[in-house]
Amino acid sequence: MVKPANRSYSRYAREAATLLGLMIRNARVERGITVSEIAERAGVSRGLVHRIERGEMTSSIGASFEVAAIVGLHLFDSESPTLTHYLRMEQQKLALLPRAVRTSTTKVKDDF
Amino acid sequence: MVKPANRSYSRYAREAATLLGLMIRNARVERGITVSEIAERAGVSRGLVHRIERGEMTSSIGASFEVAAIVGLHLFDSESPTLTHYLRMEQQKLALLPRAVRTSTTKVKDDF
DNA sequence: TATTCACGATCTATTTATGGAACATATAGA
DNA sequence: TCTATATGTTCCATAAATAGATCGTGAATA
Repeated sequence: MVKPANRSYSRYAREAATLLGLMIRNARVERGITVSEIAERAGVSRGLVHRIERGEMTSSIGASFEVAAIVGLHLFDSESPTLTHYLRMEQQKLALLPRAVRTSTTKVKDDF
Repeated sequence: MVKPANRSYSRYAREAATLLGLMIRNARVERGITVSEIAERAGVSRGLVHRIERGEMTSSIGASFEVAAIVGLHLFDSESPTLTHYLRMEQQKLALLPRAVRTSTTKVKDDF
């Protein structure tokens, strides 16, 4: 039996979703695009676009980022040299590290 | 009857999810935290954390942002003065605008 | 080598998100 | 006012995400 969930989220996570939704809505309104048009282009329902703009935690990353792209919001864009560079760096860093960093694992405590 | 989905995503959306996952994984490894520990703290399963780090499009915004917060990743943080300011600005801008901007709606074409 | 631990992947039952329809409200213009 | 359009909301069937278990692999240490 699967636990009935009833999730709770940190303030950060909620704020991040709220802000992403606001940015999307703002970009959409500024461009004069309707929710329906966004939904059609993204291949999702009007209700889902609405929930994404409200910053609800249940919408999928895929739908949210797709909608963000359609309204012209480029948070992690490949057009951004900084982020593209960062992406390469991230991949390299992970490639260099062993899959599990055993030594540090036991040392780290709840210091964040 | 609901359409069987079979979604496709834009390159931007896929890259954004991939980068977010990489950033999460990198932050986690740097801090020497295990996937299991992240999962426990976020209240999600180990498999879901794994999928989030892989940048799969199906994971929820809530779970992804929660995991990001736990590994210390602050993309849209309230600690970030810029983003906090932006958040306020977004809310004000939307408050000023009417719910639907009829005039511009009909003018805008697929010019982006 | 044997052991331990973390990661990665797959499968199934169940929870959950989503689509689609319906209805209400608001805005702008005829 | 009447009409048309956009947004916001609710409900329900179902498609999809998730939890949990299981198994395998690799890496580090004894």
